[in-house]
Amino acid sequence: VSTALVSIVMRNAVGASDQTRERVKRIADELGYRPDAHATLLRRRRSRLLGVTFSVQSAFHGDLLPGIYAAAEATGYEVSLSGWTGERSEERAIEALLTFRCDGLVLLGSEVEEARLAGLATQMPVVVVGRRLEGTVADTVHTDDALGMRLAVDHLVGLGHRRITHVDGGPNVKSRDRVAGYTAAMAAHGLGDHVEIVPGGQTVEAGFEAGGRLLADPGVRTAVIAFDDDCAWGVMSVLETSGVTIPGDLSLVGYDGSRLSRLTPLPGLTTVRQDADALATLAVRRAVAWIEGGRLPSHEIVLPPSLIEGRSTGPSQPTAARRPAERTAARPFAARAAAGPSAGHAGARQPAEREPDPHA
Amino acid sequence: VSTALVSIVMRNAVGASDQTRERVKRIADELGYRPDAHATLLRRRRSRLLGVTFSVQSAFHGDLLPGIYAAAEATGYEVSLSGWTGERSEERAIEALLTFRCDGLVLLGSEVEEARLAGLATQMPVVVVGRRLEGTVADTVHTDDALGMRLAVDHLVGLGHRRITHVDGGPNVKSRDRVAGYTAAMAAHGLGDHVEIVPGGQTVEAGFEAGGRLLADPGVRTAVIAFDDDCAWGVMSVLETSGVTIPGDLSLVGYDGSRLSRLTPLPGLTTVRQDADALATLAVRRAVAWIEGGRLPSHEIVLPPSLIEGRSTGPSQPTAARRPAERTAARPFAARAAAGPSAGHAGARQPAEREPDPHA
DNA sequence: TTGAAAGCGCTAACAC
DNA sequence: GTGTTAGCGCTTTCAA
Repeated sequence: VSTALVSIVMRNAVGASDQTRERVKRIADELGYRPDAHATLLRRRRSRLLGVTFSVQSAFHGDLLPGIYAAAEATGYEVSLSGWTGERSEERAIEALLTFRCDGLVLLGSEVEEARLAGLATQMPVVVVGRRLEGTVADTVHTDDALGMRLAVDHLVGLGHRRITHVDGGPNVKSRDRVAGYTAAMAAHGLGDHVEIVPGGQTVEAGFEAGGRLLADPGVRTAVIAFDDDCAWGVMSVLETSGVTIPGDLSLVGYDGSRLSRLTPLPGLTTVRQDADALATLAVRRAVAWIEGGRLPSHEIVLPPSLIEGRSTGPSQPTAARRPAERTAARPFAARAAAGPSAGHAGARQPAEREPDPHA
Repeated sequence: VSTALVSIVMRNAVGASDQTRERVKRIADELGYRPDAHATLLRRRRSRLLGVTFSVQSAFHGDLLPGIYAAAEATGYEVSLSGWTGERSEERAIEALLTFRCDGLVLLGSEVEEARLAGLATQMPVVVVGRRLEGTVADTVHTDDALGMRLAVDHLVGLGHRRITHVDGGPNVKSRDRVAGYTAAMAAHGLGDHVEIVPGGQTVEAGFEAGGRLLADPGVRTAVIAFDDDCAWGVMSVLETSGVTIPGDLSLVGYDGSRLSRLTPLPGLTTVRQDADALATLAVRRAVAWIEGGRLPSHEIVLPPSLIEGRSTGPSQPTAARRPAERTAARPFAARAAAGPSAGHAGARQPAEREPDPHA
């Protein structure tokens, strides 16, 4: 029995009788034989390998990966994961993938410069997830951040808020987009004069610092929209620790709708949700289509976000907040939520998704 | 200039003059040449590749990965990541790694049977992280769960609690160990009669269900130790949503001390912390040592956990809890914490780590 | 210090 | 339906 025949059998390719097929498989099993992926990948023209970079700390990327794996399997591709951390840069994660001769790259939440993306895209298909690109150097699948911020602002305005501050995500494209969306949405409500942007970031730690800035200049704001859920958590924790109650004294909105924020009623953050499964699936399909049939004419897929109402936002009621005995905030965090939506909860709200009943 | 010489230069091996070394590197850069990892790995006897499996959804695994990458780099190994999800089984993640001819395997939070581990270990070094093994089929690096549960029980007993319930982690070794640790710690305090174990799990969803069970039979318990942080969050959310205040009506302790629970004062979960960096570093060092010098005589490394006091635990005061006007729980979740430790906070507590001051 | 040549385990083209 | 052969891009002797 020749190696070529074994190869045919192991790949389930045509050209072997059912009889030998069975025999080869049986013997391979006995011997614990397993094809060497490196040899296979070295020999094959196409590696059928999809390189995927992600941030190991990001809850949202954790939400994306199941969809990535599922979509890759559905299209017959293997996934080669490369994570970036505080110490291991995204560039390093990408380099590692390049040496593995992936057929294409899917970069989750990439912060790499477009010039670099352009360079990569000359070598192989590149799809960025969760970020808009200025040019068309690579494909991108992301959420409509202008709409997302619009949903957040609409929600707050519907609750009676006018002094709405935005804690941004630092100096990068994604943050700039959300800042622009926030500014536009404020202007649309005639609140252009109340626009206030406080430097933030994309981590809980950055949220801590931003919370400190908010405390240092309390101002007249009644609501805050944070860059993302992590940042919102940091802000929330600093404020509540300092006696500012949420949503009693201040309403707070996050962004991402990561699994944790969706599933955990306790933080119950009101957040702009991105559809992780859809983003992941579309990104993989895009990459595979580009690999197999060349690049498609459209280079951008934009998905609509949705607002998830949590318990971190409530009606703007500066007067009530002065009467400790009755103020909403005088009740425990979660108990407030159990009481259901308060009065004044009828603004320009979007149909929001509901958390599943844990007892259902 | 021959391929052999290029190989020498690219690997920084000895046997080339500084002059050609520089020249080759320059030209390689110009051409964008990059050695093919598959060809390299195919040819080399040792792949210097460490296969690592992890659960993409686990916050704790996200905490382990930076340490894995750092330790691998320090020892000159590449990391090949393979994630498991709800749809992609751990076995499948392992299979993928096997085809890549890794020199060794590091399995984070593995739930694979020991028989399977034994099979793997005959082929290559295998180190399991975060789980005790019955036998010595593979090496393991994990936290002392008996001590961890002991810390949790001691902490609660020190606060005056006696009716302490444990929500377990489902039918697996890790859960059984913690149940045993809990039972032993209770017995050590003469509270053997108050042992109560409620079925739980290792996800927020499982915590939801366990919370429902606790509500269905409120009993006389004043404290709960959950299997892990995720489970604790689920329990906490269901209870607080139903009007049970934490820690006013019930104290709650988690397990893992994942980054999120450490950094976010808001959930402020009291938890048994595992040292993620140490676990990761030791696991990689172990695997590398085994790969390069054969298996070491000791097969188990056990690290001590530490208790992190959050705001989900407080003194047992059933009387105070009946007076809504003054009860601790009548103040917002985080505001309680800002007031500092309450009276009665002087039990058999361990020296606990402190959260860093976000304003520092 | 450099080059020639063999071969890692596989796939693909071809001959039988 | 099966075996033979060449070669993927590299590392590794071994000679020059």
